[in-house]
Amino acid sequence: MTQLKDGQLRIRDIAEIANVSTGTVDRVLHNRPGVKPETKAQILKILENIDYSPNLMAKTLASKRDTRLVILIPAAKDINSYWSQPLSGVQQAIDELSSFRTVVDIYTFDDFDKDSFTQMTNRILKEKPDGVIFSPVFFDSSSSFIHRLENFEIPYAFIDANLEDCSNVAYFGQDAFRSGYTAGKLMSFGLKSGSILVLKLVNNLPISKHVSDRQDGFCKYMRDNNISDKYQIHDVEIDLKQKDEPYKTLTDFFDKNKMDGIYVPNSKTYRIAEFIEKQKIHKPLIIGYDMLPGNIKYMESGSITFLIGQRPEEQAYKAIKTLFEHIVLHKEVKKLNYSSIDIITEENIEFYKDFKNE
Amino acid sequence: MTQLKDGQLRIRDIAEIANVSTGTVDRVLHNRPGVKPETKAQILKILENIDYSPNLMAKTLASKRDTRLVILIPAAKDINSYWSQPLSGVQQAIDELSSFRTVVDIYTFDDFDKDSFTQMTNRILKEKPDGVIFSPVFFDSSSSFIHRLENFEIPYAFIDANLEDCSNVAYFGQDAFRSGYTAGKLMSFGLKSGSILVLKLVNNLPISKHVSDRQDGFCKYMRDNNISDKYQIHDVEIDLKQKDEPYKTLTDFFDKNKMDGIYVPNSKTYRIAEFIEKQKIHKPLIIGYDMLPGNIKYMESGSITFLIGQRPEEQAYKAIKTLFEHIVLHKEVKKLNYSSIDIITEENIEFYKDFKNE
DNA sequence: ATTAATTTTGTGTGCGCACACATTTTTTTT
DNA sequence: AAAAAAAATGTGTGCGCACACAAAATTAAT
Repeated sequence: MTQLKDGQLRIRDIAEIANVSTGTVDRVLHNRPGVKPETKAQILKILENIDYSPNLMAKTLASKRDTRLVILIPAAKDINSYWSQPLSGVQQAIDELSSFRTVVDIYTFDDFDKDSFTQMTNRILKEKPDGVIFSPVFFDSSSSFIHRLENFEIPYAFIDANLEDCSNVAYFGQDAFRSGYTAGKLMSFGLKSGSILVLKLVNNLPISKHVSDRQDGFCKYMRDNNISDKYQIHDVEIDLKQKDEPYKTLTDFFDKNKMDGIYVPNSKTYRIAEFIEKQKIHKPLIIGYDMLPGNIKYMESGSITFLIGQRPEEQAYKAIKTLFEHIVLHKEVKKLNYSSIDIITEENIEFYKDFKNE
Repeated sequence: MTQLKDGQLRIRDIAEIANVSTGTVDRVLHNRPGVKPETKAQILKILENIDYSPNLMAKTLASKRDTRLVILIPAAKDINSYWSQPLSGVQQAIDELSSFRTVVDIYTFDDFDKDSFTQMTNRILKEKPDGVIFSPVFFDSSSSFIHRLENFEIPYAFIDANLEDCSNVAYFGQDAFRSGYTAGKLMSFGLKSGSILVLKLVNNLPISKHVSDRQDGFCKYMRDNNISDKYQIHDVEIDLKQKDEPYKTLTDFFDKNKMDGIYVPNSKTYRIAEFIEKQKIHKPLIIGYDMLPGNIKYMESGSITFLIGQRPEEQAYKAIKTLFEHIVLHKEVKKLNYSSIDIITEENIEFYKDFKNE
């Protein structure tokens, strides 16, 4: 009838201290109306001093309402799509949170189609979820979405891409510039001089900020270390949606040039590796991004030397878990969460594959 | 009064199906005595078909008994001790599991003193915990410990080092051989030929299996890639406990030899980096292990080029969580859990520091 | 056959909280 | 001043489970 043995106070204990009933304490805790201001103030004061935290088990068990989270990400079009990667992390979060009366709905959009994004944001807002995680790839639509979320007081977190000066609960993703910087290090470490191709293979123009930040980081490394003059850097951009690409441009380019290194600042790296393997040309050092099946294949066959990884599953998993902790547990959460910049080679790659099965 | 909306069956539902009371189902579920064999068989059959999983919240809330886990690891003697690293992961696990009426006690021993290990295992067995995590560094004492744990039917998990053919619930740690193999790749990638020193700086002899496995992996890479003839590999072993070491041996060695690369197959890497920075000699490429403060310092000052990381916090965290899941949630868990072989450089190191604060 | 001992089964309470509902107190209206 | 309305506070129930205890059914002993 008194306190718990471990010193953890219950609502009943607070009520006793304040000389009120548990119902009144409950009202204050949940900011429900119908409490005399003085009483409320008194209870709040007690609450401050004792640092009450509700019993998560009892809370979940007694609660009738589900917490509904939404994650909005680009659709994974095929196995070699970057966005197929976070899904296992989402699933893991779903499994873990199901015990806590929390459901996670996955909404997808076409990342080449701004309208599909906007449409989905409208559908999500109609659902009035308790929290939203999304990748703000389209600046304008995202801004509008954010404003409406804030009007409804729906907390949100970013994944993959970040927007500055927002009231997002958290961001999970990589520092694109630094990942490029690291790639620069790796390139120069293995290749003391020569010609380098920065190859942007993209599905939609213009080049996304991610990709250009990576390139900037890559070049900055060379400048910071005063080795820019050791390399001839070529810059090629290919829209994979165009007919006969990337073969047309690549054939053309490699007819005229011999490359010692190639840096592909996105996950389409396997496309150039495939091309190089087919040619009877000097094999350049290739550095790219992400552990897609295609990239893994060409890493294992030796064409790709380094892949920069960023644990997309972990990003999604942590984003969901963190938003949950913020909303349900009222925990303080860290806003800026940079993923590690994993350097993956043929030799250590198998130890990065496991994350997906956890 | 009927089923739950989400199709999840409760004890009461099972009782209804079996035409018995909840008490009887409870006895079967917990394998408590006092149930007529036929009744038990019938309920077990139903249980098989419906795949019952108890409501974790209600279970925890109603349970009176705490689950007690123990983790036994070497004491962290100073800030540059490897074993100070997992502690934050242990703490995180403690925090998370406290909601589930699960406590984790940390027991430490002196990893140069087998007796201190044995003593602790005795103390732990007296406590009769529900599960134990430990690092089986001393083979004989560990074997005996395992036998006694199995007699008491106490499940256990390994961390850092693994023992084959054991009934451990799980193992969390790195593949030492492959980490050395990866180090070999990095060394040869940046250093196409020259003289390499494999430097074992240890506090106690003989050299641990970990360290020799790493060295084996390192050399194997050179052989596998037919580049052994490009390098003159020197092998030096220094006991740091001896007077004037490592300076004496190192001074002696570097008076006679000039090294292009140094591979230190353990976390004492900062000791050689410190030595090298003080000398006015040619700066070799240094590859070592673990993100200890000392190593970070010399990485940031440019003396150490690569550190192989293994996320010790994550290892400890996951080991505890997994043992909990096995014991309390009766989940199937993966037995062999290799950590990633993280390649850390000056450029990406900051993104590996965060794990400790999570 | 009756009672006692034993096995087997059933029932009730509480874990801490959310939330619906009941009661009391205060304020407003007539 | 009494009645009605509103505000403030209190009480009770159930979430699903563990576990102590009560009751019934069976078996053993007299």
